[in-house]
Amino acid sequence: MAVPQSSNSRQTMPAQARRNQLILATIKCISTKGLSGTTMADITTEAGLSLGIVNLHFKSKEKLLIDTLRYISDEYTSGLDKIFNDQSKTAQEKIIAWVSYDFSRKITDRNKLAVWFAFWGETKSRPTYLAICANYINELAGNLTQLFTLLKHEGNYEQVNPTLVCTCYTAMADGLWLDLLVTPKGLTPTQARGVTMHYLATQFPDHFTA
Amino acid sequence: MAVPQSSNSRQTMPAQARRNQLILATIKCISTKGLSGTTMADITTEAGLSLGIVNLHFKSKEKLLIDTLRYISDEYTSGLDKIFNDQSKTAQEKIIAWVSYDFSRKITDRNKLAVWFAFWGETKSRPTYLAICANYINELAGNLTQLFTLLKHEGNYEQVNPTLVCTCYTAMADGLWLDLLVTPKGLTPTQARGVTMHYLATQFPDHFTA
DNA sequence: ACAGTAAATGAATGATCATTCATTTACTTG
DNA sequence: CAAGTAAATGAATGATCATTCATTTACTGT
Repeated sequence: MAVPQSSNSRQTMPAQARRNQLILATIKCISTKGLSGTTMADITTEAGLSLGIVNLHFKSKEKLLIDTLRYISDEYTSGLDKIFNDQSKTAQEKIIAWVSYDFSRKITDRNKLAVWFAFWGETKSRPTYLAICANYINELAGNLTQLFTLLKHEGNYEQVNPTLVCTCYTAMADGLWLDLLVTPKGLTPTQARGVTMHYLATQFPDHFTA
Repeated sequence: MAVPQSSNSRQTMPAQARRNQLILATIKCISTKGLSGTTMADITTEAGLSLGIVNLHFKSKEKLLIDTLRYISDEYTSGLDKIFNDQSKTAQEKIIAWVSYDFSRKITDRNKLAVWFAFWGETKSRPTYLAICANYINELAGNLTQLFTLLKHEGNYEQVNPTLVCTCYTAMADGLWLDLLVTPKGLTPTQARGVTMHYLATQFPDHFTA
């Protein structure tokens, strides 16, 4: 990791910065070695630090993993919250910004996608992982449904079911992220974004184009 | 696992039957303990057999895991191939059968879904896992696209893009499966099927209803 | 019924890995 | 600058786990 190296052989940093550094190293390791293949030695080597550092800043490996999930989860949620609460945007603009965000470089980074799906794959056996995401999942679904409801009334789309559209969009995004992760030679993020816009255009033809 | 217990304390079975028994035990273990949490002892205990049995029938744990992925992958593919090659069905009927199959009990079994996503989560770091699925993924996408193309011409749906519809449907199915796995209290399989039918109805309104 | 073969067992082995903690190094404050 | 505190190190420890293989048990054919 790119840490400014001082002339001293041993570095000292405020605890919070070290924690972030270790979380970033963990993301990289999970991406390249898998969740089950990532060892403490891998993480600390990736971070350029000593073996004992993880138990100093996190109490255990498990806690580091949980904080890593929380990190990418918070990052994702806060980006969408910013869009949702932006007073200067119309509902239509917010939806477009939401979709663009979902398929932006920051979110479709394969290292982060690998972390997401590594944790989803363990969710059934580790309820803790799900608990971290459960709240934000419901909040985001509520917000997106609200935007679709607004657009429905603005555009007199009598037949549109906002809850259904939200479910459908969310599932599609999840599936497209999986696709971006496992077959990077297939769709590009921009094309994936196009797929979802194609769907939204079927629901709100006066507001979106495929 | 429910194995008919003979009066003898020690059982003997043809190799192929034992292999299947061990694969089923592996599916159960991955579902309840996660991929990283599943040990040889877990698997053999679940199967009611001794510790050494895995290395007798598979050469290693890794080979057992790979054969487990191949097992559920083959099971899924063969079901869809049967539908696709059924001469008695029209394109419309095949698509309906395809969707029904995707959200049938057999496929939405949470134990199997857990195995799917456990492996997807490790795909980036273990190319072997992807290699097992790569062939069938392309074949199925080709078949489904073909069905959409047939329906497009049958129904004079000038504006429909079959490749896009296939991508969109596939992503949606993946996302809905993830949903069925992680939030079983949310959508039911039947509701998930309804979501995809809603989408197909936007593309082929004369053939499908939401 | 006996010999020969295939299947199954599980204690022992050795490798891997998370965690600990005594020691060292760097920063801070008065 | 000296004493005290916080951060960092990495060798040692002990637990976990996949794999091995000598032994036991069951099946098959003659």
